[in-house]
Amino acid sequence: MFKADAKHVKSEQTREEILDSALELFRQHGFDATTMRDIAVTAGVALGAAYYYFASKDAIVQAYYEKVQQAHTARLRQMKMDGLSLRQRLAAVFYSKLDILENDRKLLGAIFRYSGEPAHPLSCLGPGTIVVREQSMQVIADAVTPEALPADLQQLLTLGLWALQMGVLIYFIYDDSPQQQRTRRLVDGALEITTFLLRLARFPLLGFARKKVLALLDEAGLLPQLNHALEAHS
Amino acid sequence: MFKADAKHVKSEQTREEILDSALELFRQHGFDATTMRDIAVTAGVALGAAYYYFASKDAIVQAYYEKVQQAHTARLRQMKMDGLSLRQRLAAVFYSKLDILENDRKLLGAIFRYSGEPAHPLSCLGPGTIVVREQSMQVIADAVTPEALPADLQQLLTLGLWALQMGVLIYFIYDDSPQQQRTRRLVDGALEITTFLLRLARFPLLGFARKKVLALLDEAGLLPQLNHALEAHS
DNA sequence: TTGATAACATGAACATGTTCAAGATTTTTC
DNA sequence: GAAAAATCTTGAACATGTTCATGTTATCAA
Repeated sequence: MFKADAKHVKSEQTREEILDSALELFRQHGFDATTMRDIAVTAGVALGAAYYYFASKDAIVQAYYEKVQQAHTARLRQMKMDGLSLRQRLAAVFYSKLDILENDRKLLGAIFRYSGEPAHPLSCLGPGTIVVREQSMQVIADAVTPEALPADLQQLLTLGLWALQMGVLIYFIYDDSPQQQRTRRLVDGALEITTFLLRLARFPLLGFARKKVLALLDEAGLLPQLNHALEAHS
Repeated sequence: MFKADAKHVKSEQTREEILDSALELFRQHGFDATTMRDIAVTAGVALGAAYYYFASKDAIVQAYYEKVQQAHTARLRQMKMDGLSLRQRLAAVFYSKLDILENDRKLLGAIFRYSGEPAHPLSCLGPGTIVVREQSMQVIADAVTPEALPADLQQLLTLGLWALQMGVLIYFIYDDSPQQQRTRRLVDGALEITTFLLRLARFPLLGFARKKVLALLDEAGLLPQLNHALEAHS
């Protein structure tokens, strides 16, 4: 029992060693300039070992992003959101994600590399990455829930914000302003507009439009099972 | 003069030969399963020649996409749009693009491969692909222009529709319904909602919101020089 | 303890995208 | 028409992601 754990721990340590070495090298010399051999040497293992723990070079970046998502979830959990407005809560969500990713913008490119290849296990929109995607949505849903919106609006808003976050990340990667201030301002503006539109959308008069949008997304299969996720989480 | 042209033509023919061979092989065996050596052999040239005409394997797909965009532009130019509503014109734009790409959905993945790498010459959002991107926007702008919208709305709508088209293409890649009927329905629904929102946006009451959105996009540097493009075209 | 099984580790070998020095061909210059 | 320059062509060599047959070590049943 203990030995099994010890072994498990050692294995996990090796994996971490490889992951850390890889990230260090990626940050130092860039993703492309870092070879799997470099990573293996730095981690003190054989080339094959790297492939025992990670299916591919890209999978290392994916593992990094999963850690990022864990950190994001953790950071928001320990934040006191009481008394904050929806917009403030969402700003916290977006800003903290940017904070975590601040020094690794170049690594993010690998995350989107297979977005146009449904069958690839690392496609950021495919089934292979569903866990981290749902976790990412959950963070947003948690910030939206206190607003006690009608269920349909809540679903719509969460999905829209998740999409917005994806767009913001892309913008973030391309943003060469100092400290990526432009991305921050984009977030501010986008959230202002979002909350403004939300006020509009709550008008009963627009209930018809809401239904239309929701029906469209539903038919397109773009509505995730938010309810399930919410239940599983609470 | 003639000789120069003849030479130019021959060179162009070799390029076409390589491109056609590559596409044939891509369609037959898939992008990954096709090697540059296969392409060279099929085209009847040496491996190096393929690299003389195309900077990389991905660049071949980019060249294909440029041809697609040319075809899209041409197809719409020869369509009679008189008497059609904005929504009908936009439907023509979206549908014809899907028609052209119908049998090459798998190839499209390569187009998005570098979307997260600003420095890569094939980044679909980067400076290296600005020509095809502006051409793509121009097609949309041409469908919007007859509506004689206020300049700000026109800019906003064109940019939004271009983004929508990008999203539709992604959805298209993932759509495994027969003949990608779901994507067509998504286009229908999205255009219905777009025109509905457009009617809303024309309300003077919402001029303030429009200005907000436009200011945000402008500050983010996301507003292309549509005016220039329009002038250059007419 | 021992044999069997699973988990982990190794590095040579492979596949393939890409580069490049060298050569062939065509065009231009005089 | 000959030399020079530009254009095109070649395939060997390279770099590197990935695979895999072969170990090695740990776990566990008997």
